[in-house]
Amino acid sequence: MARSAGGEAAPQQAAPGQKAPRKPRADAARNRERVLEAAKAVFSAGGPEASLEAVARTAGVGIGTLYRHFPTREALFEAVYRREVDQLGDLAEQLKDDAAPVEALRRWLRANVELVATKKGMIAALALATTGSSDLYAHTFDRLTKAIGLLLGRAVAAGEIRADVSAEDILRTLVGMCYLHEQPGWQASVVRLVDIFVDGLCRPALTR
Amino acid sequence: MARSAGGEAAPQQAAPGQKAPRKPRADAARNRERVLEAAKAVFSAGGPEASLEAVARTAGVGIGTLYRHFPTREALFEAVYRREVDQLGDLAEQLKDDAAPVEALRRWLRANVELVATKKGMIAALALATTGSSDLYAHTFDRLTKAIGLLLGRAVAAGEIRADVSAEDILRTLVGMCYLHEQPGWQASVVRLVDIFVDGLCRPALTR
DNA sequence: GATTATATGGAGGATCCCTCCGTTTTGCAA
DNA sequence: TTGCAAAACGGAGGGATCCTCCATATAATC
Repeated sequence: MARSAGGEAAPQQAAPGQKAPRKPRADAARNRERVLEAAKAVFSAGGPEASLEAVARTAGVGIGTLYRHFPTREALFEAVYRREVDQLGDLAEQLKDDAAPVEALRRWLRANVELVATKKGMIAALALATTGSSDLYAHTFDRLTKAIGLLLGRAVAAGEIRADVSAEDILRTLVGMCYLHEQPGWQASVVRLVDIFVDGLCRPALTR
Repeated sequence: MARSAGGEAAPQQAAPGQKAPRKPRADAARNRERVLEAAKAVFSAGGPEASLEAVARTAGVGIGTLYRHFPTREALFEAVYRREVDQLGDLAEQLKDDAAPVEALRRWLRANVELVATKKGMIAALALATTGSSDLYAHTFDRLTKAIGLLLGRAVAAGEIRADVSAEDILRTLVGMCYLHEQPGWQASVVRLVDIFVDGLCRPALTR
């Protein structure tokens, strides 16, 4: 399977027990990154059935290299998807410090909508990816829930948003809203819905 | 596999202006039906990437025949999907006369869950199909909404179900519930949710 | 039965999938 | 720096799939 070859600055763990593994090669990491970038572009444009050879070509890498890093098409999907999700997580981290609480949440939600919009072709691919691997699904759910929780908690703590909504509720709402991403004009509609939803969050719970 | 030959009685419209079009050939209709049946089976088992040549083989038909009836993979998906949706519509029609109002609705909803379960492989294919064609989506939404409306209206009229829920609400709920069809044990969970939901429908609206 | 529009099936060129292996690059030690 | 071996690279190639094209077969009509 796809070993997580440390893309980030290699932590350089010294395996205490046995052998000292050689430091991972630089070109390997570089090429892995290139393939991921190319895959994102190619799948976005051509949908999930796009040719893997086209991906390798775009990445400027031999087909063999692609297959060594990602033994199956699904593995490649999964890696691209994980990356995308992680970036959303990072964005939350960033917005937490940058913007006013409610505004931060609003922006993050909009970024999600945008992602669905730009990566039209990817979406179908992702559907396939999540169908295959359920810990990918778990990871996604976890990461996004935490991202929302981060922004939501801050806004609640600041008293700017009602307290009776969970991060899961918001995630589900978002996913549900985007589920209709086939019909024309959906994006404007969803952005509007998101805004309304955020506005609604700002009011205290109605009497019930 | 002896298919009952004449599906619908051919309407035989006489084009008034120009030429009298010849009656469509019987083998064409028969083969088309065979291919659809085979496609359902093959895609269910092998997912959306299954070989079209395998479909043709299963149908006992040449590959050329398959391509004439369905010029693209998507066209085939779409046809299979439409058929499935129409069958759900027909089921509603049937349940309307057969069972007690609430029970009829409950059964129809469960049939939906079952369809998602059995046709696991198909689901991904359908995601692709709906992504491609938006009038397919419209047709689906329309047909299913009407099916629910049929069963719902009867139950409401009989005073067995609260009146402040729309068919769209129910469809959305159902879709949302099935959206999680990746994790293990989802089906039991969704069936339970559906039952609870139907139970809930039977109570009058809570004070608000 | 003859005619003809229509449907059929499968050969075949192009493409894609994925494995295998000889060559090249990189990290490490001397 | 130089040398060496582990690790990564690239792409050839066998097999499978896609989809077109057309000679042949067949149903509908005369």
